[in-house]
Amino acid sequence: MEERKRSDQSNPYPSHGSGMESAQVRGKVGDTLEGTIAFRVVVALRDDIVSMALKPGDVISESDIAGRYGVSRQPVREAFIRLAQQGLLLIRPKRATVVKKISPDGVRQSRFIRESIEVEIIRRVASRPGTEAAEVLAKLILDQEAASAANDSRRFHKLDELFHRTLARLAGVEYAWQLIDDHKMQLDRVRYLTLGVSSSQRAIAEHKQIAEAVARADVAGAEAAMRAHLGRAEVLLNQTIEDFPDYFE
Amino acid sequence: MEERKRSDQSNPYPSHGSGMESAQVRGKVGDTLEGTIAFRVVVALRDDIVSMALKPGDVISESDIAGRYGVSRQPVREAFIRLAQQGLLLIRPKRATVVKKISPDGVRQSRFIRESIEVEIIRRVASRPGTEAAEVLAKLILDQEAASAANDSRRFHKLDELFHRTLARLAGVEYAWQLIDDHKMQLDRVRYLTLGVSSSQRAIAEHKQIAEAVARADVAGAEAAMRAHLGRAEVLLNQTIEDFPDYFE
DNA sequence: CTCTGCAATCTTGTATGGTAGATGCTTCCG
DNA sequence: CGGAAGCATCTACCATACAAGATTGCAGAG
Repeated sequence: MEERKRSDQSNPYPSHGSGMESAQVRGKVGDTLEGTIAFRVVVALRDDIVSMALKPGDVISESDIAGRYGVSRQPVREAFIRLAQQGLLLIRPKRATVVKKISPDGVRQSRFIRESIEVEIIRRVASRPGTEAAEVLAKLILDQEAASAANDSRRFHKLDELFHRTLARLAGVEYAWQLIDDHKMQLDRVRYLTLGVSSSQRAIAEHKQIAEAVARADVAGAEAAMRAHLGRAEVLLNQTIEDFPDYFE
Repeated sequence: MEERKRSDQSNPYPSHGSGMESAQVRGKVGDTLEGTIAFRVVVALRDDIVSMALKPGDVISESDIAGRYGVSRQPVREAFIRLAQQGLLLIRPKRATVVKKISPDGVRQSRFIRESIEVEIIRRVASRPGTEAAEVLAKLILDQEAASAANDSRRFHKLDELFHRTLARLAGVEYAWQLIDDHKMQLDRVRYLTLGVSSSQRAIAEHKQIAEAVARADVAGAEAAMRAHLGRAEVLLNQTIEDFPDYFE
């Protein structure tokens, strides 16, 4: 069940959605509203949307969801507000609330944002040849190969995400990753439509190129490898738009 | 009264807070919840926070604000949720809600994010010597000089923002600017503490350098000028932390 | 004098009823 | 047969009441 844990507010400072996972101690987590009904509804709905159980264009309503989860309308309403701000729902006052369709241009700009930040991150990491970086990255790639060999695509996806977040941590801007993570939700919906063909082999090869460039402090090489790695998402998007035109604007 | 207009949801796709201003027609704005009480409370509170009328660390409560605005607790509560997701409030369940203190590290990472994106933007713009760009930027700089001469710091601040957002538009990633704008709120609080010493002269000079590099399609030069321009915020932050330690974590 | 525990009173979270706007169908008139 | 007015029925928005955790201060026991 995995239980994606998000703080959803009290986000450690500038970002919005947040996304600290893999439950370390992380300061004190005590001050958040994880135990509330509204929070549970947010998590459930977000998972349903990202996993495409709720499809873009589907109309839902406060009473509808409230009844389905056996709770009152109030926490559902608050969940709607949060998800609307995260760009997953569209609240049309007095009319209805619909699962937002995916905006191709929006996804492209999310990719632009991600590439901008990750390029800057990889530059920082590669320009400081820290001994820790090489080891950690190498180990992660080994894990990815194991997951790929075992055909565990879910685990591979998590490791892929961890690889990128680790780079952010090494650059000292882990919160910046939370931002990328929020925007990645949009792309994750696309990714979910094309599951199985993830071609993890190629991704692993690209990760190796990035890690090797970092190890030899090759800034330009690392940047090029990262751009190539992220650039592949573009063709994925275009293909998906053709296959599922109804889910896009 | 200026009336900062934000969509606050139904944001055109990936971003969160949004921030389309300067009220053009802008597609159709019809489907938003601008007329609601909750929305008015959001706007009022955000202005109070950014303008430091509500200071970091101040404790507020739903009933408190509800009484102050003569409305019920419900819309206030929803406003709190939105502002908490934007990183301006911290809701501590069953305890209280406080105006979030400014996190120095958070501000630095916001700056990192902004620099990453704006550098990528300026590269795009400079690598395409579009004839429109040079004219528009030159005109904006003229306006800035006028505002500076008239000592109208408020207008200058808006023109400064418009300069950067125009670059985003020229690069075809205007939504990316909304993201920067959200994060800029944090830095704007800092800026408000040091009003008047904005040294608009230097900012204008830097804008000129950027615009000129763009005009001659000098990618590297434009990037360097942009980095220098944005880098100045760092010293501003450090100075402010010393002057107002209570407002920071 | 110090510490423990209870109770008043804060806070936010949840439930529910009522209101106004938007939609779509029916019905009535031309 | 075609079109417009009216009404049933959706929706999200708002107000209010209640519930439950957290805090504070005071009182009483040691």
